[in-house]
Amino acid sequence: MSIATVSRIINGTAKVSPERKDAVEAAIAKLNFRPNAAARGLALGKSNTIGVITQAIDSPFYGEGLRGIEDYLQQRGYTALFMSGNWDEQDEERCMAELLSRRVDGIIIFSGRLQDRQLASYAKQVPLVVSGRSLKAPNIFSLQVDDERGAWLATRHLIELGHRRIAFIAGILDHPDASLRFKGYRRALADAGIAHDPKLVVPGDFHEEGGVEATLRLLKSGNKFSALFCVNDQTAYGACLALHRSGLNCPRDVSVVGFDDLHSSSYRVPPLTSVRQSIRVLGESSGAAMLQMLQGEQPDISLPQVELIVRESTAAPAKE
Amino acid sequence: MSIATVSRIINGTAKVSPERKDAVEAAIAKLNFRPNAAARGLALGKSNTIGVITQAIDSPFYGEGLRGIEDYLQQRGYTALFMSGNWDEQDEERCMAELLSRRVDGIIIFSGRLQDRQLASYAKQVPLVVSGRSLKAPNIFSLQVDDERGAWLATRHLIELGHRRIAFIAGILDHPDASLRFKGYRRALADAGIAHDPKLVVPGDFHEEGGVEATLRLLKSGNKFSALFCVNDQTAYGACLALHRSGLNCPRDVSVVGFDDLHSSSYRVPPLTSVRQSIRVLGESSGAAMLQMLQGEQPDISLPQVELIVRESTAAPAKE
DNA sequence: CTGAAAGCGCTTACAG
DNA sequence: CTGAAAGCGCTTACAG
Repeated sequence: MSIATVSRIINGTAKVSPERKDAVEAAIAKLNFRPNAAARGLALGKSNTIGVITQAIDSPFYGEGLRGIEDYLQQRGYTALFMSGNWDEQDEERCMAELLSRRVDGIIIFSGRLQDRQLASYAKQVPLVVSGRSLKAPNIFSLQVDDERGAWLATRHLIELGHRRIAFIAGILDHPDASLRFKGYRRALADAGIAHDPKLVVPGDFHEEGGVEATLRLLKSGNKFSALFCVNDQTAYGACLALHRSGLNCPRDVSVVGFDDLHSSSYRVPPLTSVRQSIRVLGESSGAAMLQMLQGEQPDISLPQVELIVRESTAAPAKE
Repeated sequence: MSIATVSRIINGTAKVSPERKDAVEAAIAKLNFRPNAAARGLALGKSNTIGVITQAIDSPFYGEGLRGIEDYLQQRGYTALFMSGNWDEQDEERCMAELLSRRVDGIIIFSGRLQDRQLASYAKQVPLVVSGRSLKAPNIFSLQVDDERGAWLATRHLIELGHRRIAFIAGILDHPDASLRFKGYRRALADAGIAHDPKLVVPGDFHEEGGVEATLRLLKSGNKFSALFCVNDQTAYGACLALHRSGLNCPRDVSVVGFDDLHSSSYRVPPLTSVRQSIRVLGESSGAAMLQMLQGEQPDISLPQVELIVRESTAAPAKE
């Protein structure tokens, strides 16, 4: 019996007599044989692997997205190869190089620092799905969460509660998510006829530590505020801690709202009001879009709307 | 010029005349050529890839460990291939099969449900590093955090603060980490001459939700307690929320200590007292042990001691 | 239904 | 220093 026949049996790629089939299957089980995926990939010209560049494999934010990608792809015969870009252009290029050399069938990129120009160039070699930016280019599909609307919802919620002095802790300056959220914040203020006070906007770093420092700075500045909209949940965690350290209570003294609705946000004390953008769905959608591209189709995926999840970190301002 | 020469130039595997070298490098740059890793792996019989089975790619606990592995391996020319086992034996077997078919050079397994017997059998095909259990078998190296000592430290801390009625929220029953931590808890009580009250021990699920429910059950049972030792930080988060919902304050009414010292624990309100076992180091150590095994050496890696990080969720019991 | 052969893209003795 | 050849483990026309 030839190896060609064995190949055909394993892949069910041709009719084979039952006896042979049984014999081969018995041998496979006995010898614990597993086809070599690399050899298979070589012969077929495809690896059944999708590279995924996330900024940190242990990011609480992107984590659920990775899970979404993994589940989606795995059920369809693909496996995901995850790499951390570390918010660093060089590192991301290293990841791309590695992924390309492994001949992944496509690459999904969560955010990151690669220039649009560079992405467009990589897209000549492999289909790309990018999230966190809107980029139109051949062989690239981009999926963008509606950051501006989310920020608008969050800020409007605070306004409806009666807040007028609403501070904003931003992310890193040149980060697209951060600027869109900032925009939504200002638009909500404008819509309510509230003047935007630049003194109430301070930079953060998307992490807890930045939230702590920004809040302390805000408190020390003497500029009054009764509510705090944070660019993301991690920043909000830091803000809450800073308030606590300063003897202030959330939400009695200051209301806080975050963005992302991390899983752990509903278990904070108090549970955090936040804007939910299902990052798991983002992951699944990225996977779906990629498989569509691999099929030669134009992806027709869109993300669910962001929504505000009101919990206990926001309340009407104290009467003064 | 032959492809053999190109191969030698790329790998620096033989002396080549400078002109040729320059010419080839120019061509590589021009054509954006990248050697096909699959073909290379086929020819060499090694993939330079280490499979990693974690239970959930988005686990806040194991996340830092994945990062540790990734960094360690990447700096040494290896890449990590992550897969989620989902705390499910079938899924883990699926991961193993996939990894073996990709001919990874070794596999690192964080915890999981695979039987020791099965691991020993897989180890005949590929070197294994396992964490979260102590297993002695050929071609397997296991790395075990000192759960019992950590639990002992946590419980003793509570005792030293003056607590006598200390409840324990356990994890899933048959989970080894959980039983070792339970053991450490009882030993600390015994060492202090405090009788162990089984009514103060309730099961959880290693997640926030389990912590909420367990705490509520404990509260409703009417069995008094002034402190709560939780099998892990996520459980402690849930416990804190349940206390809050019940109108109780941590640490004034009930002290809470966790285990793992997740990054976000230091940003809780109040910051959580917890047992630190650097999971990042666990990751790096796993990578190091694996590379040693690949070199044919017997790994000589050991983990740093666990330590108690005292923060603000623990205090002396209220005078009654 | 099945086998021999060529090819996927690389590496490495083996000869020059 | 360099090329031709064989081989890594698979798949798939091409012939039977």
